[in-house]
Amino acid sequence: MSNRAERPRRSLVEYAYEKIRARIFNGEWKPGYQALEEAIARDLEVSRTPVREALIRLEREGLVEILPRKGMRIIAVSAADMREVYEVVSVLESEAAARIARMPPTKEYLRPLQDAVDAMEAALNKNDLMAWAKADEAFHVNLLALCGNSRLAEMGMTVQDRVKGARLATIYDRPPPHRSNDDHQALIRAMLNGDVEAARRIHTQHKLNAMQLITAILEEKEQASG
Amino acid sequence: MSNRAERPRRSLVEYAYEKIRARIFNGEWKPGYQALEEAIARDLEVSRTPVREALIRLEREGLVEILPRKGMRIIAVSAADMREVYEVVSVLESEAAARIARMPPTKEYLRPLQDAVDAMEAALNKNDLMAWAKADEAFHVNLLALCGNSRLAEMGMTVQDRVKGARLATIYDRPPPHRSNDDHQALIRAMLNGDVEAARRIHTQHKLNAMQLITAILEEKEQASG
DNA sequence: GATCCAAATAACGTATACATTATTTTTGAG
DNA sequence: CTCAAAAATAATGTATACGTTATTTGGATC
Repeated sequence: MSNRAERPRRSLVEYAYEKIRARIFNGEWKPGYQALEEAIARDLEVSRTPVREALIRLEREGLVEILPRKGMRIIAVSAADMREVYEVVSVLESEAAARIARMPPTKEYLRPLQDAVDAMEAALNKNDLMAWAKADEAFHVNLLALCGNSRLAEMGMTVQDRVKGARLATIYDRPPPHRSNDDHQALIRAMLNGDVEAARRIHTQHKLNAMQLITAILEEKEQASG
Repeated sequence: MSNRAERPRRSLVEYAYEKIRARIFNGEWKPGYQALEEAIARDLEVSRTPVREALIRLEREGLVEILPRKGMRIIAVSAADMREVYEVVSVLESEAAARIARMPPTKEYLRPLQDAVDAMEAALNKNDLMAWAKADEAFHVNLLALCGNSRLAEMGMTVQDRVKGARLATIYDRPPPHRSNDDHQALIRAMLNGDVEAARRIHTQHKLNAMQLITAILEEKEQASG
């Protein structure tokens, strides 16, 4: 009756990888959480081998660090780290936005983005911040997915993951993101109009605003805790 | 008297990782080259374990692919791939250039870049294309290293590696890169002047030119061979 | 009670053994 | 001779065993 029985064909490495990843993103393993390879292996009911291989992948994605003899630790994102990572996300996504504007796309092509914006709007009206965060992530993931450059998209998503945890952790400390949704709508309009520079500018500024909000909160928390 | 004796403290994973990486970049293992885990392990005189762990890292860097039951294969970069990857390199490095211009830096701070440009100039005068390529790489690596954002730098370097092989492979088919050196010099000037937009523009255009030259050659070769 | 050294422990890094499964080869019927 | 099915093979994916080494513990000395 173990959970592992539910997994039919995937390799145990994939299983371990996804399981650990899920624990990080659902908050079960918070930044700073530390565990030994063997403990994780027991926990997931596999041997150390697939756990190690999964951890190597996660380490290269910047989600965990491997400490010799101390096990693995979930990476904590400081305010300073956040600034760095956000700049990378920003430059990659802004390029994606510019690429899309350059097509330029049809309304239908941008449907996933408009859907995400509508979902955000609805979530805001219901004061459901978790639903908003989910839709916001969908917007930015789709922006990358639609940009037409698969390497850019993949890299952008990997970097997004690095700040996902911190974004979720600060969501209730931020003011309701009404302004943010105006940005999204303006970005869609710029892309539809084929205005490459406006698309790039709007998105860059949008990310900059988000970054400043979040790093301010992180800095406050850093002050408070030590 | 095995080579492994020369390696004092590093782990065997690191050893395998660097050895495989070196084989890729020195051309010993060309794109398309395929080898079984066990063959590599025998070759490097280690067991399969460290080889597997090294291959996982290399796979995530986009240098090799792991084919179930077929072993590992060195990734071949098509002209289309090259366009995608170059766009990512370009956007990351252009941001680095913009960041540096924003400081703005002293002449001394940009010394490594000026040195690289001088080395390229000297190499061109001696018609030593390999020396030129080395100095060119040093220029772009240093541009990232000096930008002040370590995540941006690290990511940029990883992506550079993906096209390094193809750049080396086409070096003798390209016209002597005199124009390229003018670009480098102009970029340094723009950064010293704190002209953020000029720095970004010059570098983006520089990369675009390089990309077009190289993809044209790759396309020719693709036509010729299949 | 503090400090230093040695022994014990624990965790990892690596090697090896084993189970699983895709592929290839062989065999036999038609 | 061709084709299909079964057996053999080969390579991987995973588990386990083992040696090394950092860390911890315990004890003796000051």
